[in-house]
Amino acid sequence: MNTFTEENYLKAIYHLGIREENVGTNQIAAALNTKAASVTDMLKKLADKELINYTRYQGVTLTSEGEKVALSIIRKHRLWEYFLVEKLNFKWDEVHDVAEELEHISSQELIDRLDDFMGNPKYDPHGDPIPDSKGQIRSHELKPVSLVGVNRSGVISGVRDHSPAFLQYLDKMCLTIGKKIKVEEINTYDHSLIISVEDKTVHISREVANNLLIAL
Amino acid sequence: MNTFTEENYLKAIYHLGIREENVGTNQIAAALNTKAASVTDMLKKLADKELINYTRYQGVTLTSEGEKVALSIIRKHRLWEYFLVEKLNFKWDEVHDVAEELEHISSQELIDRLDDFMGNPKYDPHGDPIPDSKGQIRSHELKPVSLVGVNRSGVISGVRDHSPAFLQYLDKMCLTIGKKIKVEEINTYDHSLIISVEDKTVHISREVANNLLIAL
DNA sequence: AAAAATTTTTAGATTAGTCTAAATTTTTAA
DNA sequence: TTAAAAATTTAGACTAATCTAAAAATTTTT
Repeated sequence: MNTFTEENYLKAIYHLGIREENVGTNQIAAALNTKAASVTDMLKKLADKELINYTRYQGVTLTSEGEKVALSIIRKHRLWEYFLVEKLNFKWDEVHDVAEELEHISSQELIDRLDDFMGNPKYDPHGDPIPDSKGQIRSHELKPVSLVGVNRSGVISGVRDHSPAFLQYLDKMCLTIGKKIKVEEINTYDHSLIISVEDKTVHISREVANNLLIAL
Repeated sequence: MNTFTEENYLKAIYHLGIREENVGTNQIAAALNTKAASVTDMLKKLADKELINYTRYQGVTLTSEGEKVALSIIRKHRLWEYFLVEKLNFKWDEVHDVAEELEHISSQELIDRLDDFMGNPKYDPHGDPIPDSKGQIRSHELKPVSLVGVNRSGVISGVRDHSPAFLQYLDKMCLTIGKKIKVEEINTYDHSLIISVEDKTVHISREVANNLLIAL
């Protein structure tokens, strides 16, 4: 088994690796709130365990074993988030920190039974896909609202920023997962948008539109 | 907050402290599968934090703060065991190790919501009382079957041995929590007993009778 | 109450994860 | 294509928790 800390490194490398091939030491340090020197030490350890491919100064990628571990942590994180929201009535902006702890509970049996108990959900409360027990993960073809044109509509299906501040803002604007929206107007000066949700019309900044994902 | 390890020490001291006033270093070492020298180091740390009363060579007791922490761990352990059995259909002999991990999840909010979700159970699957959110714990007036006389009857309400082997044996004999039993006969040679459960009659050893607790 | 046995503590190492500061390598830019 | 900047690694140290072996205190036995 891997330690709590090793699991966090693998998860961070997985998330950073989605956007670019080789992940750098400083990026990992920033993601984990630690220092580059500490990251280097851990990368050596993970490379010894054959969980990552690492050559000095060149950044890292996960091996398939490393990816398997990362996906199992992500599966646990997202299933626990679903549990917290759907069964214990937490709000979507309150679950992240608790799930960060729960994701390290090791029992595979536990997580599979939890999955069944909840009816095998496919997406977590933020719209992120939940890997299945074999580590298969659906790829989500979502677009930021900022990139769809005027008069196009779609269903809110995910967020890029998971911070409580952003999620609370979305709640206040009624921009929650599952809502159908339509882009009514795009301001050419500051790229802010006017969109309609149900029968309301709301004004959102470019930054918000960048972090709000819809399925067309 | 306290570390995972500190919490385990406090819990062990609490459990050992039920039977005798001052708990010794070796007893703690045995309970935690560690060495006496390691225990001494930790006792100094816990004493510095004012979680235990400790004088060299004299053993320890919990301070009221230490007891509060221990009871909160025990509350979490027992609520998670209840969840695993009642919601996820684990058997009573399968839940201990998973609960040992879950009990260290720190969120108070989580555990209180879990408690409400399950309808505020009073006893865990082994019949042990669950402390409430203020740390109040019911004291259980139970007797081992070995100490009740012939022809007395009562309801199985707890166990002294929580090992999977013992619990599986009880399952096989239908001696589970809530069953009403009656002591029919006591063998004066080896102190084994014949007891009736529902409409069956079963023969149990003195050792089993010692570890099976009933409410009269 | 002294000797023997047991329990507990101290001393000194070890491992995992972290840090700062200095050195090295790679990348960028003049 | 060399100098400057940025990224990364190494060196050396620290903390938490553990260990073994030896020393000290306590308890038991005679």
